[in-house]
Amino acid sequence: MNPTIKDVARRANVSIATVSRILNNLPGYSEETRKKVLQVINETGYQPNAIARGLINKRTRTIGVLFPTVSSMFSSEILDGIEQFAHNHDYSVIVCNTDADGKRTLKYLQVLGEKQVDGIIFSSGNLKDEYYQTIKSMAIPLVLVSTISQRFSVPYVKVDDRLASYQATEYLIKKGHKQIGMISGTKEDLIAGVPRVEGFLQALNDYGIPHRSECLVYGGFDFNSGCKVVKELLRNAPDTTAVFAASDEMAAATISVASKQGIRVPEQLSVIGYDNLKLAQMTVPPLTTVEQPLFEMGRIAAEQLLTMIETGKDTGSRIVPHSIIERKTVRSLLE
Amino acid sequence: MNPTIKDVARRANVSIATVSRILNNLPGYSEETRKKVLQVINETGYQPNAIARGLINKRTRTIGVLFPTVSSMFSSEILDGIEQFAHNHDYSVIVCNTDADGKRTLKYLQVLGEKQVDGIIFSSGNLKDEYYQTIKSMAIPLVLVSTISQRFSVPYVKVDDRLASYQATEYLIKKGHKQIGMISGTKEDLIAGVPRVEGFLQALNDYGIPHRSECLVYGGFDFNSGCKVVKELLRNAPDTTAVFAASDEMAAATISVASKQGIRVPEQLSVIGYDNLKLAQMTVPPLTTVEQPLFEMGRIAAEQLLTMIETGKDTGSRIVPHSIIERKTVRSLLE
DNA sequence: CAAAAAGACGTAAACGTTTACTCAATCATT
DNA sequence: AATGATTGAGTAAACGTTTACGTCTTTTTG
Repeated sequence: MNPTIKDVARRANVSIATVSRILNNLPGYSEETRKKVLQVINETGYQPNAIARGLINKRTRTIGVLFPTVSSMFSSEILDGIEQFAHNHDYSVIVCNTDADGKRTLKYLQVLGEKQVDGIIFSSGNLKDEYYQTIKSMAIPLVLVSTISQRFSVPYVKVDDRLASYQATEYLIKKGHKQIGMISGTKEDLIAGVPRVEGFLQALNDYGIPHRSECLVYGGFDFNSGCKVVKELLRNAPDTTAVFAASDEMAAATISVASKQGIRVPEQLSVIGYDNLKLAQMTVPPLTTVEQPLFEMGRIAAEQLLTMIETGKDTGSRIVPHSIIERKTVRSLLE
Repeated sequence: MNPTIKDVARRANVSIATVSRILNNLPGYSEETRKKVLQVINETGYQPNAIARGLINKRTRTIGVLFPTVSSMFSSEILDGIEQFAHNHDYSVIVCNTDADGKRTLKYLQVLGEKQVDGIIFSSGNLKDEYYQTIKSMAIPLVLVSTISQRFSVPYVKVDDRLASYQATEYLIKKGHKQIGMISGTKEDLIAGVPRVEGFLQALNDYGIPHRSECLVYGGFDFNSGCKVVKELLRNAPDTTAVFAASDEMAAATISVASKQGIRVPEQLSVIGYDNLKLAQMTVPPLTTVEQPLFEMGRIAAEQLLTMIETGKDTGSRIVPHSIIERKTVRSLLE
């Protein structure tokens, strides 16, 4: 058995209270006994038991993070940011892969509650009422990343999707494109789906470009669904000169499908993506895309959460800056 | 404050022992009181406190997982497998991003120890002596995934790298290639580096193909380092007709660099990767590669770990099957 | 019908900490 | 020299469970 504070106390001829004080460097002991105790700790390899600590402090220095799919490049970059910030502040993170499944999510929330996590980060999914209610009933601080809640006031950190999407479309327009298609994520996605479509439509409208319904197709956000959907677009609107994809995976799918159909990117078809995953550098040609600072978003979300935990104050939401990363998949049609 | 077992007991007019028995469905109460207690639990929304439980049971139902970089596609797929298995068996997983930094790793191990995790999975890195010793001193079950220990007997789950590499090279040879280059991971990597190089060399040797040192270059396993290193290869051995990359990212880098240099894949240059990440489907053309069943490896590692935790028995190591996924980046040179 | 066994609980200790309270000894202050 | 502060400790309760043990009641058994 690993030694406990009692063993240390006994071997150092002091009370456990004194050992505890030394461990937490509170006042109340002489330098001499401090030396002695530290020495015993070294000899025995004593490690405090965080579980016992947690029980009495009602703090576990552990947070929970929920993702629809941990293994996506998207999620894992956010996770990286969260984990790094958390670790630098002596917090651990429990990951939860919800599979966007309500039952599973609820189960996770219950477990996180039972394990007394100090806070929860909910990422890139729809925060359903029941999720919110159970988190609220457990009185655990919550921050959203890459999503928002329409019905509840929950701090979030994300990009302005509508604006980013507007600017991506505008970018295409300013390069002289007029036949612009969009392959969107899921139609029902009120957070990452709808606003991006709105931004797209708004830009077309503002620049007086008529919108044809066959130029807007809906899929998921992943590569395979991107393939399916871009084929549809190319079939129904073969005169498209540029496509705006709602994710880098879908953009990669566009490049892939185009290549298979003998369409050259960017000579015959321009492509702009969304996210700026590492993938965006790896495509041939490298992908022009809207950057979301995913790692940074994770960092900030963790930062927000920790200050909520430690001060009890909600520091509000954060819209983080996006930008367009110009690489090689968009061709200018001007002059 | 959330209700505790005491509150439930009081409101149900029973002792906390009875409530506990009902919660853990042990015998020792009538159906009637059971109903009553369950009802009170429902009314109050009582949740058992896993921390208090952990303190007395000396089990936290939490495991720790260490990765050099969580955000790589490689790690995140393994993590996915681990997490899924763990969750299905009511375990939580704490992720740790070591950055392949010794100090950080040691810190993580200490934290995991203090938090009393029931087991640790160490992934794709070098299990240094000091790591092993600290884990051992804490008496926590340990499983390695995608790595092994040369000095200690620690169960692992991985692919046979040497063989897989041999077969990848053989595959190229059987397609008629004779000028085969390899871009390897880090030279010092005794686990994922050296064996793959050995397999490569062995295959060349067995098929009587002379090896020239400029056909073997070393980098990291990532895309950027792949770019650097493949340029070197192409410069020093311009007659190369096929390259074997030690990772899919490096293979993607090869495709990318080749394209930039006007070299067509697979017409002028064949490439085979290693890992079969999702990335492998996304390249143009889609990448032929050696599959490692990463998700499955994670699953199995978690399974091993849980049985070690629950039975105390070491179930030994697992070599999981690899295979070659034929896509479009290797051309046959035979008539 | 008495004795034994089973059933239905309650009591209290234990898990490993933190911390409020206590107390004696030393020190500074008037 | 008496008083009050300060220092350096120890004692014990508390955190929320589980569980060994005890007790009382009811049922079974020979």
